[in-house]
This record gives sequence, C-alpha cells and structure tokens, in this order.
Amino acid sequence: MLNKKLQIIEISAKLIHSKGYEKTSIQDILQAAQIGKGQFYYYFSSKQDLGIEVVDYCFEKWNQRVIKGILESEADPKAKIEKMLACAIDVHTKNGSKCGCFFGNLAVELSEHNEIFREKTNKVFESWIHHLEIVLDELMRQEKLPLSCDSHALAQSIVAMLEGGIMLMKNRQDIAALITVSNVVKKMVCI
Amino acid sequence: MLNKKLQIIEISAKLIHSKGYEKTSIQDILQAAQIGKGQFYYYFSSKQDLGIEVVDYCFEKWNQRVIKGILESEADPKAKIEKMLACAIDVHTKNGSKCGCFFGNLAVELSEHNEIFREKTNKVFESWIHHLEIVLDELMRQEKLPLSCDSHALAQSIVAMLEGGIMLMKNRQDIAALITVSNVVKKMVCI
DNA sequence: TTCATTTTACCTACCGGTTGGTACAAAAAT
DNA sequence: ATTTTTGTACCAACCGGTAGGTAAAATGAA
Repeated sequence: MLNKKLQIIEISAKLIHSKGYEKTSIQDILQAAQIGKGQFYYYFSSKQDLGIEVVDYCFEKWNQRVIKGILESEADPKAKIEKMLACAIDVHTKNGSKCGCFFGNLAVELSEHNEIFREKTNKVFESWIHHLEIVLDELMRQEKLPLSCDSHALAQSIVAMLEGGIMLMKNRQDIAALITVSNVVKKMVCI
Repeated sequence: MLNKKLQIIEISAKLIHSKGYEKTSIQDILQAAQIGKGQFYYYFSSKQDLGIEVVDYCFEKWNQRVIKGILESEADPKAKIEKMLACAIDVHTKNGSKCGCFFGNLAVELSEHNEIFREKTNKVFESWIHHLEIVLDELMRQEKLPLSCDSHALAQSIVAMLEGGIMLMKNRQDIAALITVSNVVKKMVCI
C-alpha cells in the first residue's frame, strides 16, 4: 500500500521540521506513525533514504505552492510578491512561529557535513531566487525601484532577508519579527 | 588551572560551531582537547553546563569585537556599518564559508526545544539590532535614507539579511553569497 | 476450481556501537 | 597530610540497522 508510505513521509516531515534530522530517531517515527520497524525498513532502505524522500516530497509541495502557484502565475508582479510574503507569514503563523523554515533548518544543520542534503536544500533556494528574479525584472520594467542594483542580487537579498527573518522569528518565538522584515521588503520593491 | 578550562571552552566552541551542539559528543571534546573524562566533569557539571559557558564566552568575544569595537566606537556611522560588514565577510572567509554563524546555527538547532539556549542566542540578536539601530539613527540625522522606515525595523531587517546571507553562503559554500547581500545592505544605507 | 508456490507486508527480538554521566582510586600539588 | 586534579572502568539508555519469522495476498498449474 503506497498510501502508507506517503503517510510515513508526511509524519516524518513534521518530526524532522520540528526536531531536526539527526534528533529525529527512527523510534520517534515508528511511534508517531504507529508502525513497526519491519514496516519502516520495508519502505525505506535507511534513515538517510527516508530523509531524502521527505526532502523531495516537501520540495515538490513547496514548488507547487510558491513557484507554480504564485511566482509563475499570471498575476501582476507586485501582487505576486505580496502573495509570496503573505504565504510565508501564513505558514509560520500556523506553525506557531517557533519551528522555522523546513529547508533553512536542514541547510543549517546538515550542509557542512552532508553533501546530498546540502545540494537538495541549495536547489530550493536557487530556484526561489531564480523565479523571484524574473518577477523583479517584470516589476522593474513597469516601475523604477529605489534600489539601483541588479535583479539577481536583489532577489538573493530578499530571500536572505526572509530566511533571516524566519530565523529571528523562531528565535524570538514571535511572528512579528517576520512581519517586520516582510514590510521592509515591500518598501524595497515599492509596494 | 583555569587556563585549561578556557582551552576546553575554546576547543568546544569550534566543535559546536562546526558540528552543532547535539552532534558534538563529549567524546569528541575529550579527544580534541586531549583530556580524560574526569577532568571534563571536574570543570563542568554537565554537557549543558559546558554549552552555556561556551555560548557566554563566544557572546563576550563577539560583544567586544562587534558591539564595543565597531558599533559603539567613535567612528562615522557609515564607517561603522562598513566595518561591521567587512568584519562579517572577514570572519566567514577565514572559516572557509561553510560553517555559518555560531549563534544563528544554535538558534536554529535549539531554540524550539531548549529555553536556556533560546534566550542566550536571542540576547545576541537583540543586542546587535539595538546597537545597529542607534547607528542608523545617527546616519539618518546626517543623511536621508532611500527607504523611509523606522530605524528599528531597518536594523532588524539588516540583521536578518546578513543572517540569511550567511545561511545561503553556508548552503552554497561560497562567500560570494554573503558579499552580494552585504553590497545590497550598503546600497540600502547609501554607502 | 483447487491446491501449491511465491511475493508482499509487517512484527519482534536482537545486534554492536555510542551516548551522557558516575564512582573511585591514583596522582599531583599545596 | 590534605585538598585538588585527573585517568580508568563502568553504567543504563539509546542509536541505526539486521535476522528471522509470520500472515495474508497474489500467482500459477492441475
């Protein structure tokens, strides 16, 4: 039953998001998913194998929601950026402002010592920056921005600002930190 | 010998910075510091006790260098911000662009589940934002900034940008990511 | 259809290794 | 002689992973 496997992945994603990859033990997953060890190792060959499937699954979900659903949609560039910011605030409000960014957490935890996870998280941010850059180009064509810098540097800085803002939010356990930087982003792009 | 204790703290700081708090085992520390377990537990009552002393030590070092040495110095506000950015780039260049921010890493790893470390890392960022805000106020008095927003929001956003930039740098293992956002920060404050 | 065989799906018990931490004696310094 | 310092042996708990077995379902031959 492939449904069961997906359920294990979704439960593992929540645990890894909250506790981190290394601190999430297989025992934690077995207990949360109410399964035995045999079932786990029937679907996944190792903990790392599960981790990779979890990251791929979350990337796909995020890609559908943010890239396809917002940045590549047929809306006005200003509206796209506003939607993107609102989406981030919405997600982290629902998470109680305390577990941070799934990909950012993994990038910080693993990228120095695990090349596979480093590449996977890196692709998320590269994709985000790339698609945001395209939207910024659209925006620049219809309006002059106060900051005269190339769109790639600006896109990268906005992503950095949001990721840093999410980190401050997690550290302070207060969504206000993210809202504050979100508003500064809006001013940077004249919204 | 208090010198030995300090040496253990410094070695532990490097290990924790690179591997994270949880993944740094006491065995790792014993091996790196060439000491026995008895000596370790003579100086520290527990791993968390060591961790607290390490964070306090690093906070003091960082405070001397960045807060006292740069942001509270008698220089021009523009020069202070430039020094601060150059300092960050210098530190992470020396670290090979791959271990990230000591406090940011700990904030991401621990702040959801360990209140003591959460408060300690939070104080670092609050202090940083506070002192940067004062410098931005100085700057605003002598020059109009392109972004019309209150200095606290701007200070918080700049810290977020740098922390996010450091994360992207770590994830990409390339100092260029931090340099890019650093240059955008300069443009935001008219340097 | 019926029976034998294989495959799928899953569980329990256990493995070697590592974790943070303790007990205690030996050694060194005072 | 006594206090400070340090090495060694050990502990229970936990880690990821494996071995070996079981029950059900799918498959094939008669």
